[in-house]
Amino acid sequence: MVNKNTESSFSERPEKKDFIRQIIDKDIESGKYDGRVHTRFPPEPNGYLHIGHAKAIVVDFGIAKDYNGLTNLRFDDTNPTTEDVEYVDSIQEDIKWLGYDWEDRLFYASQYFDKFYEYAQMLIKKGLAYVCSLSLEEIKEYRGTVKEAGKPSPDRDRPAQESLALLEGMKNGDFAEGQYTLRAKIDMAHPNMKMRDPLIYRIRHAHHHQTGDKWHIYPMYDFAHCLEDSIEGITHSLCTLEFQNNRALYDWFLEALDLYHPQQIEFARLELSHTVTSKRKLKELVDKEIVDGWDDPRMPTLCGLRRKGYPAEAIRNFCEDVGLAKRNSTVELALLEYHVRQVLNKSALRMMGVVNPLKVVITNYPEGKDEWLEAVNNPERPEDGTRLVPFSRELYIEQDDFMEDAPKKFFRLSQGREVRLRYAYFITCHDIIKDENGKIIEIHCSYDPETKGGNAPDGRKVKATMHWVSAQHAKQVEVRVLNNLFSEENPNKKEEGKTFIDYMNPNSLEVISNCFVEPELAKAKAGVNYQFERIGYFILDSRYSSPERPVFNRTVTLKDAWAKIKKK
RNA sequence: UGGGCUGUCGUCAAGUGGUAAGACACAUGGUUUUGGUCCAUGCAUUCCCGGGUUCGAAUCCUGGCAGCCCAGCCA
Repeated sequence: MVNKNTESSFSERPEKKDFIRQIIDKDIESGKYDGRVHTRFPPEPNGYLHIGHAKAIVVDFGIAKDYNGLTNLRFDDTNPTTEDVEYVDSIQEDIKWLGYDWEDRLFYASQYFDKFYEYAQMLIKKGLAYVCSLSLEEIKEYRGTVKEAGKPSPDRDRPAQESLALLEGMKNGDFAEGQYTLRAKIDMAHPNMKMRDPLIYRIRHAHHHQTGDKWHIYPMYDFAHCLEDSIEGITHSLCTLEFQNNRALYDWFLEALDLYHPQQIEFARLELSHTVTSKRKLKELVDKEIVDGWDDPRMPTLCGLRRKGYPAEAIRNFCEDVGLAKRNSTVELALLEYHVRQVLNKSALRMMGVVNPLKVVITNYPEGKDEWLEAVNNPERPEDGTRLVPFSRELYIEQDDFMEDAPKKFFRLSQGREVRLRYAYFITCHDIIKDENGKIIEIHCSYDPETKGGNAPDGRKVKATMHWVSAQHAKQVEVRVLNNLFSEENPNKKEEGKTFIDYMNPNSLEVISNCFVEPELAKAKAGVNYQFERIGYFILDSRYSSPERPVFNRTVTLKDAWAKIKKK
């Protein structure tokens, strides 16, 4: 749990422990694994990490850290046809960014291929594995169904010597892909489908990103994974729920080979509302150029969220807050956004920027004059100090901050009404200038010189304080307003004739090019979050922004009470 | 003719036989030079449903129901 109040973290209220930590507590008490805790994060390098992986990373690294244990990063690279070094690089970058360190424990499943081969030979010698000549279709047919027992392969009783020789041939590339497989001899009538003589090796004449062309056979997940864990001395092998059926196999291989036996524990994967995390769907968005890459700021990938301006700390806090259980669940995006705002509220510098400008002329302010007024950089952190913002006769305010026929609950600027321009003056609107179509193009106001800095000496109050920028001093920038990629809460839901693409939000990206920001923001630094006061948090886009032409991504809005009132 | 897992507030989630934590969301008030933050208050007489055991059940037993996963030479 994340403590809202940092003071209270000193109190010794007992932390609620999730079921995995409860298991580990018992293991430590009983002396299992000599009190060690050693986990691993084992991604297959076949795609970019996303918010769902973030939970696994926080669980794997976080739990080990809680027990002064260790965590390995291990690439589970047993299928060369889907993998690429592009991914092994991006995965490392994303884990580091998230704030975790595997130190010198970076491993590859492929570095154990020789050992795996020896273990396979041992299995054959023990009569627990055989080379099978059934085709893909036949294997499927022989496996039976969920309700009917399978039948044994005709090769099931192939003599060990023969299997050994055939396996050697497979390894040497003597056979075509699909011609033979190595299978574990378990039980073709087993109620758990995973146990019906599962494959151990398949032939793949493929180039591997780590081992090159050395191998013509590659091990299957179920055979490899338990061995990887065992070799590395993992104590608790944490994975997601869909591997529950695989645990029997995990245990079977380790028992059959009489090896050190880590404990596999499954937990529910993280699903987020209004987004998709399936690799296939994410890839489709990239391939169809619906987004501009894996790091498009609307994507739930870690690189996308980073580009959008989500702080790593917020993602970590979110994952911890979501909790750990065995129940399939979908967390609302609102919780993630809450944590983003929570972190950014404390850290982001406040600035003034007008996204949808409306020109204001202060008719009683001298032409050609300007004043530099002091503004607070972050009220949550006084040590961030103050800066100067220029004020002059012509300004921009937000279009939403002016309304001609304002309802009662609208507190902002309207004809005859007085408001405060933050850190500047009280102004009152007198005239509205419209074009021939009746569109408001400019408003005329007067200011009260006595209210400099924003305080009225006579103590009179205003109902609104608004942000603004001086027209002649402002920097024109582009703002990319990022909204949910999907308008549907659950884009994975299945409806007649619809795919997840049909649930996309047509307005997930709005590019606004004529925005104006205060001079200080013209110096905005890459990778730094800023709050545009009263609007939201923004960050320079790492792809499209340049010093001449800054481009800001909207990370998240501020909560907006007026928007709610307006809806009613 | 199956096996594994799971059902507690809109969404997550504690609870492990002693009388339903917490967070987000939502609502209402207070503070405020951000309709932000912050603060306060409210928000499950009831835990998928039925039966049973017990002084006492979300927790134990029993019978249902619902959802997710498994029939890749993917992980």
